[in-house]
Amino acid sequence: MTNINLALIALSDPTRRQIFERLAAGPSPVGVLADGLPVSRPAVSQHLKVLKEAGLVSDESQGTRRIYRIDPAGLGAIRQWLDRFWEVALTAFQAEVARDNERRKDQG
Amino acid sequence: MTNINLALIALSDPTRRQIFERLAAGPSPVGVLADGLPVSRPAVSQHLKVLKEAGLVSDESQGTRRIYRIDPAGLGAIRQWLDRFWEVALTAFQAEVARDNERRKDQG
DNA sequence: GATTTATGTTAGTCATGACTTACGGTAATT
DNA sequence: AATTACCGTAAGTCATGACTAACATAAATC
Repeated sequence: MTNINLALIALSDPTRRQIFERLAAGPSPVGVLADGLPVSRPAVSQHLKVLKEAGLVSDESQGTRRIYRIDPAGLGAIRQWLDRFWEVALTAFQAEVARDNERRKDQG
Repeated sequence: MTNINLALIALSDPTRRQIFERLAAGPSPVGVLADGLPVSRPAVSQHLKVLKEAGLVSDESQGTRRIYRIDPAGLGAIRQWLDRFWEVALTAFQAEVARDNERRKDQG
């Protein structure tokens, strides 16, 4: 299940977002991700766990290494949530403008 | 300045997201928002401050009351960031597939 | 002008989470 | 089979933040 709550929490951390952006450029094992990041390898592992539980990444065992890659489904879920939100906010804004015009018309 | 970092942090909190969704339905003063939420009014004020600094809402004084509404600019910034991200991840995925095909062709 | 209404701010508490070190487990290598 | 490479987990520390209660401020009302 792709939870919007978990996804937003996952992306709110800068380090985790950095990992996610790295994976956007292509799949990678944990150690490679840890090099080039200012945190330890276990920290990266913990971040990847959060990203995985949020449905944003998937993993695959490959010998001793574990390859992580972006899960498009999770990213798509956030986009969908955001789009629906955008639509609601826009229609509410338009309704508000219409109400405002009506009020001014009544007052002359 | 609409900072993606601040925006994502702002939306990662469930209570704050609830406030934001309420405002998506239309502008509202602080007290009205606080009723119908399980937290105190000062808590709502603090959340609104975070949302405002993230560029997600704007406020307007109206007598003793302060009306908050959604700032479309902030929401649009997140959408833009997400779309660009989506594009990068997709092209990287396609490139990976192409590399994989090439590898299989070489091996016969 | 005193009171009421509506809100922002401050101080303090408590829970959460990001991090490191140490350890355990599994697969490849020699 | 011993060693090495790679990774996840556990425990513990420390900073951050969400929350409440108390106080301060500004506008409307009486």
